[in-house]
Amino acid sequence: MDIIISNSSDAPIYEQIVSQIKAQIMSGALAEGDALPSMRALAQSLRISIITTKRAYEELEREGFIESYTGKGSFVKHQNKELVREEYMKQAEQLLTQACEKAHMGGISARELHELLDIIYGGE
Amino acid sequence: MDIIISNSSDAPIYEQIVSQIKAQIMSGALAEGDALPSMRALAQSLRISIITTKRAYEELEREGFIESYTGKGSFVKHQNKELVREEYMKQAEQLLTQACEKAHMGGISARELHELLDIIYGGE
DNA sequence: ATATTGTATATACTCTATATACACATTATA
DNA sequence: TATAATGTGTATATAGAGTATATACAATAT
Repeated sequence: MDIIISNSSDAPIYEQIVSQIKAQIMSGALAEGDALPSMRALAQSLRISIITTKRAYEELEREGFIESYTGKGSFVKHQNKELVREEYMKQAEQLLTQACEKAHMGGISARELHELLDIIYGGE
Repeated sequence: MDIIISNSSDAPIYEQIVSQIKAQIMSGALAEGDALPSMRALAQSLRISIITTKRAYEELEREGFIESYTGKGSFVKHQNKELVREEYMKQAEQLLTQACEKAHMGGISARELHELLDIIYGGE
């Protein structure tokens, strides 16, 4: 279970956990039925409170990615990956929209944006 | 002075004011030496607290865009527009990077992103 | 029984936004 | 010219939402 908490990120800890677990489910690193680390174990390894890991798992449960059972643990549910892909698509679209707004305000052309995009998309 | 506060936006009110005034300075709608609306007048027209407009003006002052004088008002300072343009460029780049991350996670191709970008950039 | 799991309650800190009262500058007017 | 009235920015104290926490509780497995 590779999860990295960045203090420099503006995203709250519980959200960083949520998005990274989602990404691992999407990539197949976590499959249906797999057990997640216990809230305590994850909290300990990340050196954060159990309550924060619980909050992350609650969010994942609310969104239908996992299920938790008292005394047993938390497990990955069956995923409709096409739905998740569309969610990412929406998020990418929103970010692109914001980028375009800034570009307009700064007088940056569509061509410049396309060039930037190629550099960034390829360079990862 | 056209400023629009969106409740659906996740950005705080004072930041919405800051970015819109910045944009108006960049576009030339506000020129060096121009008087901004008084904190009270702006607060009244936006139906928000004076303290919030004050906070926005403080931020603009801190970033060197305006100057405020007790009893007189707030005024636009001289701007180095090239510097501001570069700031927008940086922000656009950051947003593009985030968009590319989401695209990768969702298996969205560079071609799809380029198409999206054209639609969004043109369609504003 | 004991250990491991998830859960619930009460608390603290930061950020956003506010009401209210204060201090300074300009303008109207006596 | 004095001075009251108005308009300007400023400072203090307060409230609410969001994030993160320590600690104690409840259910399950061994």
